[in-house]
Amino acid sequence: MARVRISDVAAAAGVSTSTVSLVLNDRTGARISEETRARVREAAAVVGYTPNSIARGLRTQRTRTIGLVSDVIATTPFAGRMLAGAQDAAREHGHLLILVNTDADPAVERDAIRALVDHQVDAMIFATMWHRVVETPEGLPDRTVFLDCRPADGTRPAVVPDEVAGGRAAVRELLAAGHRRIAWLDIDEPDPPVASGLRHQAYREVLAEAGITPDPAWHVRGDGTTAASGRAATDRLLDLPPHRRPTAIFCFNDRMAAGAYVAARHRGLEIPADLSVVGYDDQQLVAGELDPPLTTIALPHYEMGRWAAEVALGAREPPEPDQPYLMPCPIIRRDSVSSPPAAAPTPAGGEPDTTP
Amino acid sequence: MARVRISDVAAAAGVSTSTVSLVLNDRTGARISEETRARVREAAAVVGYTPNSIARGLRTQRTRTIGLVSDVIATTPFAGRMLAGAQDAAREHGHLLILVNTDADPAVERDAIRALVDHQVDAMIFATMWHRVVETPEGLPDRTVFLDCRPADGTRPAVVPDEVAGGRAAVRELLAAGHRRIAWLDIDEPDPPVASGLRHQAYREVLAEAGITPDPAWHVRGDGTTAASGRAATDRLLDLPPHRRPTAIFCFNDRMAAGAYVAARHRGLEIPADLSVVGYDDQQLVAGELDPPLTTIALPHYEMGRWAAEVALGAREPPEPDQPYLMPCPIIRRDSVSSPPAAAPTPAGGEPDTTP
DNA sequence: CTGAAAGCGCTAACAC
DNA sequence: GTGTTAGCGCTTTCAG
Repeated sequence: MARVRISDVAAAAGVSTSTVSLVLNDRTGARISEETRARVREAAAVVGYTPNSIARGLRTQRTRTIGLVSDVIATTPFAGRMLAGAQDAAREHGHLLILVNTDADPAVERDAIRALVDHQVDAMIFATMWHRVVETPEGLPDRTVFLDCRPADGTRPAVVPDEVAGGRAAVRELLAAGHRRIAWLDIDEPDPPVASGLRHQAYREVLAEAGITPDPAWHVRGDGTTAASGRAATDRLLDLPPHRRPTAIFCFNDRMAAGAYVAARHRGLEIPADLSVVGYDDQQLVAGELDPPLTTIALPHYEMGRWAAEVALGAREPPEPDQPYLMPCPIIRRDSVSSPPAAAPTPAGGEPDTTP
Repeated sequence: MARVRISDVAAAAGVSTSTVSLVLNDRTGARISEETRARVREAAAVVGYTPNSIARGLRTQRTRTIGLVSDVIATTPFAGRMLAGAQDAAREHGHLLILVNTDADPAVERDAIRALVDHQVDAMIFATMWHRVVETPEGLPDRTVFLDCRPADGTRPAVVPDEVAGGRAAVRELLAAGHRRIAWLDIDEPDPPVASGLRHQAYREVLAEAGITPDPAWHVRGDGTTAASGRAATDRLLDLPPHRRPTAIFCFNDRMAAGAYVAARHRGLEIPADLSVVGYDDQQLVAGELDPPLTTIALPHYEMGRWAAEVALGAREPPEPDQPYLMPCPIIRRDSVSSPPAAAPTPAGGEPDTTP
């Protein structure tokens, strides 16, 4: 059974193909009698006609597709949520999403961009798995938006998580619970992700606003990919003499927070009674399954994916052309934060102190 | 800067567009002199010509795209790996992957299939997130392959995990370590996934081959989505009187295995010394992070995605047309299996017993 | 109010 | 060996 073409509909309705096209595309301007309109629609339904997008695309120069090239689409659930957001928005606007993941191979990336351009995608999204600054690749069409990364030359719309606001919310949560000695369990990489610097900045700012000068020993690091590294770093924190030992830890990610749990448990410390912990990422499998469930900051991947697709399709204006849009990272309150233990009382009174 | 067309190359090389087409598509048959070939290629490179895929698609009726419709692409890392496999295979064959996820909404699914057909995809992959049997949706092209699901009317190629072989490997691992009292921590759902029945079958068969009749009390269930449910089910197992209490558990998934760890720990039981555990799924965040790391059976999502794309593109023959291809589930050996505790010795001798 | 005709950019018969 | 021509299926002036 061959595909049914517009000429089949025309024949069935006893009109020309142009009339069919006009009717089916609801072109006002061309006044077609209500009667023929009905006849055409009926005929189209009867023969089961749907337009060939390729032919239409060739004619109109719009394909109703949007290309998404990303470095690593697999492995992490985050990627999936960005995709889902972009894909949902695309669908709502009658567009299809063409996906390429490049494994960060520049040759593959170049080919992918070219293939997508050759396929006449109406817009493009350039995504990375981790928030970072990228060189703008060659050949990207004007209608490109950057997702979870920022082009070094800020010429195109971009959306990234608002790491600073997220970090502030995390530290404030701890402060509000009464903690004064708050550690920052950072990620340790030769080329630290931009999230690290931004969250650290948030940490320092919020503590400063509370009149706290953090003890340098409170800044520890783990490799970020294993809970074990978080455990080791936490051990270093808990080895501090009592008056310097933190009562709360803000962790770069949930996996290292899981390690903090292990370290605490091995010393007979209860979370949150003896040690409060806040993570980052809201990785369901980790944060939700920890005992007690982890309070953490969520990365807004779905929302960012949506935003990118909507901007790419012109359905939403990027607020500031040169600045990346900062998507809020909501705090997810669970059960890993409480007031500090009585054994390590906070200084009396509501006034900030300046103890290092 | 407008796109460069084939006529631009033709003009630059001083030949006709057909010659350019012939050369660039390496059409043998038409004998073009080596000299003009070189001139054409040179001209194409100079003006930076790449063919417009839409125009070519209209003419050739092949778009070099493959459509992938799936119920839930997001949330789980598994989905990502299927996608990655399909996408890698597509790319290797010069094809682009067009992705739609339907959230299992039949209306969306119908629209998606139609949109993909209208876009003239060369082939289609119909994927589900969990191994299941599906009604064949309307409108799927002949070149469709089912991924991680089996059409009720087995008319098209399909690939699913070899759950039975995976289950057998899991139980054999435990048997080989010397266990005789092996529990099956099943998933409890109104409409149990096909994996449940298949793995249970494997469990019974392997035990039967070893001459073991499982105690009905060894078959427990949890909701499958939380570690807590695994913990509760394991508690029921550990509450059994010593001579009936299992020394090993085969868990439907890694998350419930994590719950088994919790249950054991709360009774002061060491894993694997006091209780051996094998999971299923090889969910990195869970299996790899548990203490000790969990021995489990991996779901071959990447490989299945690859297989589906290769079959869809005709690059690989589906072995049996009416049977789904069973993709092996490799066992991932980590540290959660050892011989049973001396306190609960296995019956002496190598002979199987038949104690219920 | 509707139909005829042109053309999107390419490939593939068929001439020359 | 290479150029001419005719569409692929659709939309869109422009006539009538």
